[in-house]
Amino acid sequence: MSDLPLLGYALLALIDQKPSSGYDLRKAFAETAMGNYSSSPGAIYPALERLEAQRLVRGVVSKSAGLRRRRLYYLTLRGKAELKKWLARPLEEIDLMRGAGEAMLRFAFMDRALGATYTRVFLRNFRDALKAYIAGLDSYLAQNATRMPLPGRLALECGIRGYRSMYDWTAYALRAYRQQPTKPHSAVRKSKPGDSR
Amino acid sequence: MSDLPLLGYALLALIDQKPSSGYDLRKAFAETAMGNYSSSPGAIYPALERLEAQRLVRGVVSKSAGLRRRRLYYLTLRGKAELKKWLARPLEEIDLMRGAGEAMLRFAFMDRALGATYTRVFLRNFRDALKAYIAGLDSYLAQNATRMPLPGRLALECGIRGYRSMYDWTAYALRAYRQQPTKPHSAVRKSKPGDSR
DNA sequence: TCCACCATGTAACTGGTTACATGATTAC
DNA sequence: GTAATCATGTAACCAGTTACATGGTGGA
Repeated sequence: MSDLPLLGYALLALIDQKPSSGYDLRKAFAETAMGNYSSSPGAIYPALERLEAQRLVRGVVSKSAGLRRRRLYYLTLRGKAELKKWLARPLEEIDLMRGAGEAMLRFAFMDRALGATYTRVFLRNFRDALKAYIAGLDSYLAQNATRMPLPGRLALECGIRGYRSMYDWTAYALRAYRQQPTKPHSAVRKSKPGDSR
Repeated sequence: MSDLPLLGYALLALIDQKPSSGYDLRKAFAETAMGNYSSSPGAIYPALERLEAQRLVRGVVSKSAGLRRRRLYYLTLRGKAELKKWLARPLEEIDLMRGAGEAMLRFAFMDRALGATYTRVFLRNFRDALKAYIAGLDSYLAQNATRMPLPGRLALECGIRGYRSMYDWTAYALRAYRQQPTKPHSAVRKSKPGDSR
């Protein structure tokens, strides 16, 4: 069973936090600062169907409280496993090459599913990968700066600065995680049908 | 005639710099630090066909120099106009919401097609848009920080830091553009058949 | 001769976009 | 009653991905 599209993992992660309907998930994308994702019904509902076809989630209609019928999705054990597998993946250089969106998404949901200790390890790996990647970009720049046109050089420098700011952020995030006591991680909590909303 | 996909504009901009074959363009994406774009033949060749169908580029086979036949693409007047229209578009907040990739792409090719003076204006607009956008993110963070889970808050802060580094970069880029004398801009130069490679 | 690279293309699949359709419930 | 919002879905379209196919050319 191969990779899911990013949206699929984002959905798994959100459903892991709380069993949700398609509408809930759309709101989550539209309202929170997770702006990156689609939130259009034409993306969410088919994606949920695909996840269900792969038995990563299961949707059950809930007619509670006089509302219109909503189909609440729950993670299956397979789904939980798939989510963890994704979160626990080693961080490759390629995860940085087109921006660190996927890495950040993983970070955002990692604590809950894998615990603070693992998250700290991830942050350190992230920091090291960024350091290496920045070094590569720097040497590319040093070798080509003179023969590059000014706007191209500046655009590259903008990218490098962006990665540098992310590198600084990893240190900041690690500090925040050190201050925060390592509480027993919540991955133990199983979401069962019944704790609706 | 509506928007092209980003890849289309990237191709127009590269072809504007130098008439190129599909292979040249693939190399440009694969080798230079423009890593963001596809470079796969299944993306480039169909995209070129679409551009040609819209009469934005014209491909002519060139059998020069004993090499295998290559189809060199040139910008048409329509293509030149479309490129400029895209480059000259006002910068909206939405151009920042999912990362500034398109804005940076425009910047990278703007000088050549619209001149240094316009590029300076663009950079100032970019700076101001970033400032406003960062202010919005900051106030969102201030209002929600306490009720956000730690990883979510940190992820948002990472994003804010990234935009801030871009803001700093605009100042840096403007300085670079001020030092550089405003030479008569190269948009005058027309690429004609004959300066092949 | 054979390999590496130049160069172009095609086909099947995938998933996301926009736009539309539908209907239930709540608040005024 | 009617407007806003909750809630789910569908269809047509579009472009990008992977994988494959093909053949020319130059150098070992």
